[in-house]
Amino acid sequence: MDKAERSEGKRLEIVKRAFDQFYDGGFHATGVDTILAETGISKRTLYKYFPSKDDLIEAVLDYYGAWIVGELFDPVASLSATPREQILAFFDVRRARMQKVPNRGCLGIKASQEFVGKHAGIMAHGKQVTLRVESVFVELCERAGFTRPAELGKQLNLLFQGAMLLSLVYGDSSPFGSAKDAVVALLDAQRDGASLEA
Amino acid sequence: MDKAERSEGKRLEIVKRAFDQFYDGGFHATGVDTILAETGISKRTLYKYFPSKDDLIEAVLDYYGAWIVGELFDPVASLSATPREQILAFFDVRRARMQKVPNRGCLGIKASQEFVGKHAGIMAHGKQVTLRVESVFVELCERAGFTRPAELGKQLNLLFQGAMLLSLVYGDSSPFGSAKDAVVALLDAQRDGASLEA
DNA sequence: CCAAAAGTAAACAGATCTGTTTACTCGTCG
DNA sequence: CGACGAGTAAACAGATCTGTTTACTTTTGG
Repeated sequence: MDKAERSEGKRLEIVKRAFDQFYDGGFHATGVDTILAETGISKRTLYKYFPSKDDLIEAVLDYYGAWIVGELFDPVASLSATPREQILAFFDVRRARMQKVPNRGCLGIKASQEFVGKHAGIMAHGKQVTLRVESVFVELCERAGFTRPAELGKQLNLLFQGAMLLSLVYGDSSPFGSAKDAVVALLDAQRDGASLEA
Repeated sequence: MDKAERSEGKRLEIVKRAFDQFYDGGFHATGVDTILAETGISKRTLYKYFPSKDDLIEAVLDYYGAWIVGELFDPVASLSATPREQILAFFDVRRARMQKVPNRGCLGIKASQEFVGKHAGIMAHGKQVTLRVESVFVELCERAGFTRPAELGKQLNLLFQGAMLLSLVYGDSSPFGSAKDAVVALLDAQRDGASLEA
């Protein structure tokens, strides 16, 4: 392990731990002392890699954005089913997951909610997280051969993010059921459009 | 104005001001000093009516929940159009509104995001806000005579809340356009169901 | 083996937060 | 008039927050 790797290892360790704490506790409510507690990492090291807590938050959002795409879509990508079945399976998998581990929503949206009108940099990084996820929905719709994949992908993202939030608010996974029913109707509507054009 | 009225007037004044500040700045990021600044209200009075900041937050959520229903649905209820047109107009009105004033999302969802896993009382009040809005969507679908109004109403709420959040994240009203397109498809699908039953 | 780099631990500064207390003002009602 | 209820203003207590500094330890490369 050379120097650069070691340093980056420490930096990554901080980001991962900060992610856990921010995700569970929120950004404003989680202090840097809480992040470092029981880790053996000193505050000085944190402020060496990140000039301020806001910089750390932006790094955590970048880390989360890169991680969440695989976390969301790998389980259905390896499903070897038709694209339509993969999209429907996506909502089932999400629903099942949130019944096992408590749902805290999307960290990008959480950040945007907490910093809207107050910190443009963090807003930009939060936006990137959501755009990444949206773009994968659109790609999935393209590969599935739907007419107007950009619009359909955005609508799937809308239903997914809405279901995430409402299931958090309700403390119950049923919004994913409503979302899936809506997705079925939307996919059927697009298929009708395709057959009309064919 | 008798004694009780005057007191309740003061209480309401605090709640209204707190709503403005919380809505714009978030719950954790807004201190009670900020709420009282430039109002001439003293901290002692605030803590007379509300034993703690958390109690104030719950009162603000109740106030918001009662207010937001009219704010959202009165503009379309007075439209004297078919229920289908009213539902579509709802999304147009919301889009137009957020182009005028900066969108901060739903306060109930904001509260749930900030206090999930940490304060059950606030979570319950936040949930009530969202349930109120959802129930009006369902009522609207019932009056419109759709088959399965409960499911459709929940889906409309899902699309609305998703569009609110994403338009906040993106800083742009286009998610309301995607949501409206999805709503058109969903309403058409339900109408097909209705005509099949007729 | 030794010097530089990297890290821990802990005190510290200064700001800010919730909530309490003290002292004063003012309008109302008997 | 006089007492009381409601309110303002401001100091205060104690906790917590971000960020800095000082002193010491560990690791690593030549």
